[in-house]
Amino acid sequence: MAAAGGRHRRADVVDVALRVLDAYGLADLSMRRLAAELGVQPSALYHHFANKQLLLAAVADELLARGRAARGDEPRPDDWAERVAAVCAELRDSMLAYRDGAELVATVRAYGLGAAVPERELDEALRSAGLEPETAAVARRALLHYVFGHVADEQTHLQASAAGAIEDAPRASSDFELGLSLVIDGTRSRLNSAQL
Amino acid sequence: MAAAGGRHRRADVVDVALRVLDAYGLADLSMRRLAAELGVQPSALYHHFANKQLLLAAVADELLARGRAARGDEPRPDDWAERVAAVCAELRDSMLAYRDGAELVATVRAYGLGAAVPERELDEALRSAGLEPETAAVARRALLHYVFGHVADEQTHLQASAAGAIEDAPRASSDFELGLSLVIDGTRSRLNSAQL
DNA sequence: ACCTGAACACCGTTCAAGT
DNA sequence: ACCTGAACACCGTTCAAGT
Repeated sequence: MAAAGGRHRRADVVDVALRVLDAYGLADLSMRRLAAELGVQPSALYHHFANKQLLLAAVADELLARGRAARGDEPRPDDWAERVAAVCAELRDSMLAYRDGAELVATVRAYGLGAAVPERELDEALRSAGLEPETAAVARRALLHYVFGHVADEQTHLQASAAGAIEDAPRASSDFELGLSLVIDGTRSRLNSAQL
Repeated sequence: MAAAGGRHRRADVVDVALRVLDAYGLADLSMRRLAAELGVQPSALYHHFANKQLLLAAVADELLARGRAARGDEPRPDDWAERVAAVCAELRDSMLAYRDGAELVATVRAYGLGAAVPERELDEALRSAGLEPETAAVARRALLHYVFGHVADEQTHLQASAAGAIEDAPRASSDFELGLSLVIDGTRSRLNSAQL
């Protein structure tokens, strides 16, 4: 699988990086380890990416693209609130599909280097509800902070219980929807008071 | 200030760690740099803390304790929603007082090693509103994800504009309250539907 | 109780050079 | 276009030993 000694293209590097991420976690996704897994010297990676941050941005974008592809061609709901919930659920599923996915995407987004697609989709849904651009931006940020924080917590607990320890209350998947509906309901109340 | 060559107590180490954090950021708060700043060998730190995670937990707890002390003896509001807002505002102010404060506290909380005080205060306020324990827990997590995410973003942008670059829209402090009120309003709606 | 000195097994990145 | 080899300036942690 390591294809020791071959030459690679950007897409190969990203693909192997996602496998290393899923197998060993973000902390062990080092340039040196990734190079070893590719059968190549660490310095070879700098032919494909100027630095590690840009590599991680490409990995995060690929992770999100795969999550989007996994959804298939199901269209987004018409209702803005359902559309917001669907975008957040797809983002969560995408990140849950790879170990430390939430930490990766949140880090990349903090750098401002990628992972911009869910942002745009949320903005569209919130504006379609009739929110002012500034209010939509506030709601969008609150939603994303919630999703990243919640899924990062989920993955931390997944790792902790996978590494043995105590199986402390598996935390149902409905927990995600409950917290999300809090933020959506708060956003809806903002909408009503502006329209009446 | 480095008191080169002296012997130290836990509290000295934590104090200098907070100064290193504020001056150079979390990424540069290494055991080796901290030791150098204390005028001591890196291995000496392991007399005071078993590992870096536990050191960071102590630093985060001290940061929060100082934020609480800065508030003085102003009592919490009686109204639950105002109390929630006050706890979140104090948490934000505490973290904003040190560079990368939000990243530090969020990391420590993810390890489950400290920073538990704001959690308890939020839980108390939400239960006093009449929420079921499970609903209170969902709201508490949503609130904390929002606060950590928002303040981490604020500090990222503070660093970016401090390091020069463009002064892209200073992002008013009221932005924090706006997003927070979204989550609080969502929580309140949950309360009404349960009580009527 | 608090620290030194030396070591182990790592990092990200640069750069001249090779094919 | 893609990679090697060697180096630079770092990491966290352990451990025997010193005072």
